[in-house]
Amino acid sequence: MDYNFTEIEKKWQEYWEQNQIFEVEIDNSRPKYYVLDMFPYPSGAGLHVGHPLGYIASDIYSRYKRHCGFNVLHPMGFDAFGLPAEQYAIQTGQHPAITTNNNISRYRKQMLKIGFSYDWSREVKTCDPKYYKWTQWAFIKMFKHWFNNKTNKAEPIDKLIEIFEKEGNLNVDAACNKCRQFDSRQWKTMSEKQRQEILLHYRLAYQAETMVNWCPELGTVLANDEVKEGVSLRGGHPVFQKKMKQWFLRVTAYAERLLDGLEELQWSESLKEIQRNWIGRSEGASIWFEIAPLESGKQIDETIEVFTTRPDTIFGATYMVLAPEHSLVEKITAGEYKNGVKKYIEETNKKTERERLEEAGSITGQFTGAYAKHPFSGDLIPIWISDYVLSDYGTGAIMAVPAHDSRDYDFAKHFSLPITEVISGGDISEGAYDSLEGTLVNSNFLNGLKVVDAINKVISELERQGIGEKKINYRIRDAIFSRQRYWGEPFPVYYKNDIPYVLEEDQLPLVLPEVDSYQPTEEGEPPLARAKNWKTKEGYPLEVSTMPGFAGSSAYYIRYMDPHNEKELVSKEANEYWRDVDLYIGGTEHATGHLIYSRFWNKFLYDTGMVCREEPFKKLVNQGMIHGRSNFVYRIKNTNKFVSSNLKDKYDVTPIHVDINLVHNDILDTGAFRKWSPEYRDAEFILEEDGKYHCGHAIEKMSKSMYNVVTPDEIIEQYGADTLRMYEMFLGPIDQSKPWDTKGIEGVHKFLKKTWRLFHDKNNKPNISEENPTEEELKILHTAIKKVTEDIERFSFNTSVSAFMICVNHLYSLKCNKRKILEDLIIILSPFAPHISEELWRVLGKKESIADAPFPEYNPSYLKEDLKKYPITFNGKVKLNLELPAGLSPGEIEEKVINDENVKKYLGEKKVKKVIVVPDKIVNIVV
RNA sequence: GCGGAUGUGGCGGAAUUGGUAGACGCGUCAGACUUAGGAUCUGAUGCCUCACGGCGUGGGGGUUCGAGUCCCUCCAUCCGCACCA
Repeated sequence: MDYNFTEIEKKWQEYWEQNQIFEVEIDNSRPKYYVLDMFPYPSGAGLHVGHPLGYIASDIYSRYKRHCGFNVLHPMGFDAFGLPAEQYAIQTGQHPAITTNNNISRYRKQMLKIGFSYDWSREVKTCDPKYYKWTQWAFIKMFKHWFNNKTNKAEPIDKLIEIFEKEGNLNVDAACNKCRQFDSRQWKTMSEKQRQEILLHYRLAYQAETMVNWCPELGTVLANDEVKEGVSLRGGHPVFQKKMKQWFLRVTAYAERLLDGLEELQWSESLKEIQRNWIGRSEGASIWFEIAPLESGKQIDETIEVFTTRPDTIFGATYMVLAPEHSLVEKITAGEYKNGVKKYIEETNKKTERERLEEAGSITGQFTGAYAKHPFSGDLIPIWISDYVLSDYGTGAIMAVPAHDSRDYDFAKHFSLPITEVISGGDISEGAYDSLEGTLVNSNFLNGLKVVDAINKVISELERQGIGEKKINYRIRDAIFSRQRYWGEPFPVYYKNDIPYVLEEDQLPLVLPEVDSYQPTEEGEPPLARAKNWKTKEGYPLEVSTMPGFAGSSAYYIRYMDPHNEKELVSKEANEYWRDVDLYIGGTEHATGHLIYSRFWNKFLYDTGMVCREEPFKKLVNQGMIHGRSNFVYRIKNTNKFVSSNLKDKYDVTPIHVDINLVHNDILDTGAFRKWSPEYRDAEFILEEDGKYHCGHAIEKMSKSMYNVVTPDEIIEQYGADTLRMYEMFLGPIDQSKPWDTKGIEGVHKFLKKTWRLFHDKNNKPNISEENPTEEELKILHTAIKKVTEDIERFSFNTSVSAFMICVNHLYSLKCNKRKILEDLIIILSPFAPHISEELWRVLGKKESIADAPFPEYNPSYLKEDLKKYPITFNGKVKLNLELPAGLSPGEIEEKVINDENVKKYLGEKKVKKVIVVPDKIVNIVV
């Protein structure tokens, strides 16, 4: 074999490692560039060919930036805590650390073989106590901070205590849980426990009892982004709403900043849109409804707060609805309705999230027997409960305006509640009219106003009377931060008097203890409750929940800057040098989870002065998925006969996935198929005219069960890592999903072989000419330099691969082996195919790694042409081509074209109406 | 329902700003060299048509000398959100 990729790749991978070529240090003489991959969760199945797509792209970009003189930080690590390893531990009893470490070493081995330019000395593992020390540390910091809405940032809780001591919380505007008001005198008379309870309402990491997503199957609560369509993202288990005490991160405090911060980021519009949706900002008003004296005559002095985006329709509010979980429900329910309400709440609680979603649209509800007072008219409006009002959006209560909201309309029709039109323009006998077009009617002081004006007027009136205010509401919820699981970071929290306190920083890391089983205890406590001596030195019990998966991944990009620092998360020096991630590559699946949490986490660290950039990821590229290409055989039902794809319609068949390794170009190796599984040993085949069995195919997810998994390892063995890298890029645009089809790989492999042959003679001996290149050769080279440079800059790696092919094909046909051409060629190729480039670099006699060779700049003067080929079109249709000298004026071109013999021939009798000349491009003759 | 993306040969895709649609590669066909080919090399290859020529970028309409690219409209697929008040 001429091009012995196996030997070459091994050689240079060892060279890079031994010479620490890709280990980087702070170097103030060079500009930094930080390229980051979303670090993987190492699953048991290993990497398939789809996983490294983004890593290859980022590696190309990293190597390119390095050629351009940047000091490139390009690290890799592992998101190592998580459910799969723990589920496996529950099944087998094997400690999840063992599974995880095995998987990590397999992943690392697979990645090393692809030849990435990672600085492995900076590798982090989230399950390593040296690493999670800083996750726990950040939690403590959040616990010790609150969010001041006035300054719009996090501030130390000590400052808040000072304020409380001086003036209570009367003037404090904080992002906090509902909290009663108190003055300094009251604060001073409070017990330690009472004070701590109040402070918990303000902390950025806080504990609270609210409705959470409870997944019994996994035995844990889940964050909103871990639940999709009412089932857990991992495993697809049903999820219930349950009231529980849990840890939260006050992400909502940063809602506005998370939204505003998106503007400046170079992320795809769709990703930003997903985040905007998730944050879900809506403008409207808060309105406080008084509760009318109950039937019993009892007066409840609490008000029902509702949020509405349409305060203009307030005179159309004919009833109110509370979420069944609303805290006032019990208090206001009148005696005769108590049973009905109780029953309704029980039924709601029984439903899983999924059932609730599925039943959306079916109308259920229950009257409480209580009435609220309309804030302007004073009319009594009945208060209902219904699960169409969600407890965790807005205030969990609405004013229902059936005439102008379709859900309220349906509800009102169903329960025969009054419908009052307040915006003209619709027909409320037909349905709700929710348009913003129209004029206010039946609305007292709003009559005659347009909707927008009415909104403004009613808000100022609400504020004037002190019964409501302008309000911006967010859909985003605080992140549930505790999991009733074993394999995660322990909370640095202990309990005294049932009040949580955090450990001192010098007691970190709080190491995950050993347990005898990974199951919950018999009392339903999390696995950590099994740990012996799980308490502080003083004997206080430690928290038994652990942190969720996103905890460890929220600041890992910061840790890479200074991964071995035992004193700080990151030194000031390292942080100020590396600053932020310039390029972040990963999948869209993290759009609402990781990418929101890390932005939140980073903003918090920014507020406290611990990092210097407010947004962590300047530019983000989402790589598309690579799907598998499956093959099918068609078994005739109830037989062991298999019919070829094109004949299958004549029979009643069952398609069966067949291992793609038994199939070449969709032709089944029938012998191998018989050996594949005993049940097919006696299989018979109905072949096509060509005597072959043709398989069907489909593009599907790559998965073991579909027998369509292709691993990087098998590709590397057969073609080498450089071929794998180039082929992955060649498949198509990085951000699009595309199918993997191994058979196409020959093209890029041939290209690399051809490149090799440019440098070698027939006997595979290096053969480089010192002659000066011709103009033609320079033009070929510089066309490629220009194209590849531009393509890399805009992440169009597929087109740069074809540029290389064109260039090498050209040079090959000219038998060009001139040093002055090949040197530059091999540098621009090296980010894509680093091993062969490093090898051919030595063939050119170089002693140092190609990784530091300066990237060649293209010289426009080599691209100039003396003759330009002009397509001549008639009414826009190309009829012929003319070669004209470059640099002619449009007038001269027109003259030459009109007088050209061939053009005249085409014209014949037709008259020329107009000639359009686009210099260097085209000539259009209008006839 | 709302929001976003995508739609180009048999296949993956190219055409960066309105200027020769189908680059590059796979596959297919033909040929060369071969004992052989799932090796290598050369050539052809959008569709219809014997040809002249015509038709072609999801469908329909428009702007323009000229549209894959811009505008309107419809359709399909994928993704995100969804009883969000």
